[in-house]
Amino acid sequence: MAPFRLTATCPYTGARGGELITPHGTVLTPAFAPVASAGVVKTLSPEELRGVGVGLLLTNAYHLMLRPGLEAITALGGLHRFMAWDGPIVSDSGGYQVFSLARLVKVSEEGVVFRSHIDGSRHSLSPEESVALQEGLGADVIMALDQPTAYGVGCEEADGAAQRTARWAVRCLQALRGGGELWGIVQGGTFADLRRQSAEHMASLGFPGFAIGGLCLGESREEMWRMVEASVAPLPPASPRYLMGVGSPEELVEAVSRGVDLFDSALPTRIARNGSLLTGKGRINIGNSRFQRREAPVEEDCPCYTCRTYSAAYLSHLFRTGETLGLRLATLHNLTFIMGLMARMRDAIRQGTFPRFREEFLSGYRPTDEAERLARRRQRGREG
RNA sequence: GGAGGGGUGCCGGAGCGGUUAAUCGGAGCAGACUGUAAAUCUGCCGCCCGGAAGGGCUACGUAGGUUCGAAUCCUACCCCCUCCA
Repeated sequence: MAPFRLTATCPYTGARGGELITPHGTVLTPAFAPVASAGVVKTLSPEELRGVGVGLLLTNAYHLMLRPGLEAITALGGLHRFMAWDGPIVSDSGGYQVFSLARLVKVSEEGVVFRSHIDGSRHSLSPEESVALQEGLGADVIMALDQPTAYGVGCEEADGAAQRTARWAVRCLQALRGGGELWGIVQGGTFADLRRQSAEHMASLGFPGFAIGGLCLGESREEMWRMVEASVAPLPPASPRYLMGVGSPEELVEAVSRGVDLFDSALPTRIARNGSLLTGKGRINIGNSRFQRREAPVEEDCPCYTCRTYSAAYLSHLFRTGETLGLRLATLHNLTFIMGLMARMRDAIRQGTFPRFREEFLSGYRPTDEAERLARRRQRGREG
């Protein structure tokens, strides 16, 4: 079994290049997996995903358990066949829903009891059940059930969740039937020492890969990077590191330079559906009036179908009129942007130019940051 | 010609004596979105000054009137709709 192979490292940053080898193909890292919780990247077909360079998808055990259910998927030939995606799939354990659906969830040592967000029915998800479910789906990489904590919880609560995650991790390993690829998840809230402990513990359990969870939930960027650094440090260098739920373009670059190999995030696809488009200079809201008469594409040199074919004005029009084509075109564009960014990072790492790439990208990319903008305006006001 | 009903902010449409610059939609203008309960959510949305708090001005077809006070009551006029002739 050679699930992960390091192929390049950056001497000045922590960035690495590698290959994640799965039964459904090899993924070059650093890699980004679009989120397909319900077995779809919303609005796109597998063919379109391939077309924009997607090689890996993230699905979700909790969502697929509720609909259509494991029995249905098994009867229909497994998840890959069901969703007509023949590439690698990572499946999430449902741990994130412990956080995002907290109101409907009761967590105990045994596991998690959910009230379905769809119809209120009760479902349980223990570490063992989660592993069985994910193995049953046929995902290439499956995640241990974990317990993320909301941003702002105290040390004690974060510690409790991290330790429970650790105990669940052991149970997940023991529940593994097919000897598939099961990765552990580092928790520890916003406490560096807890993060280190959690990572050390996960490393000691011998997982073939490691995820860093529970971040990007409201903490500042500085705080988040401290946590990523604390989480990464104790992990075995030869194993893949997966920063769950991240992220935005600038975050991907920052995280890669800290040694992260794999990402997933709903951000690019979700903001696309809400009319936010990623460009090399930052995000834009395509519905803004300034695009109504713009004949140029969203981004001049973008290779995506949307930019090759349509004006920004047309895309703006589709959003203003609520036409569904707009959702698809925007999603295609954003994923093209992200996949292109990952490819550029891989190239730069291999060619030894990653630090320069990082600087150039970050200096040219202006993330929309409301707080920052407000501060800037206040500053200007004071000066004026 | 007769009998009813109605004219409210960009549009639709509440309100029917004071707590109303006027509920609520839509449109418009901006913002957010990160292991997706999201094609969602939030803010602004008469004019002027202000960063804001707040202040000033103009407003419910038109013109008068009643009243301490009117989008709300009365009168006349102008428009619109329905029915009858």
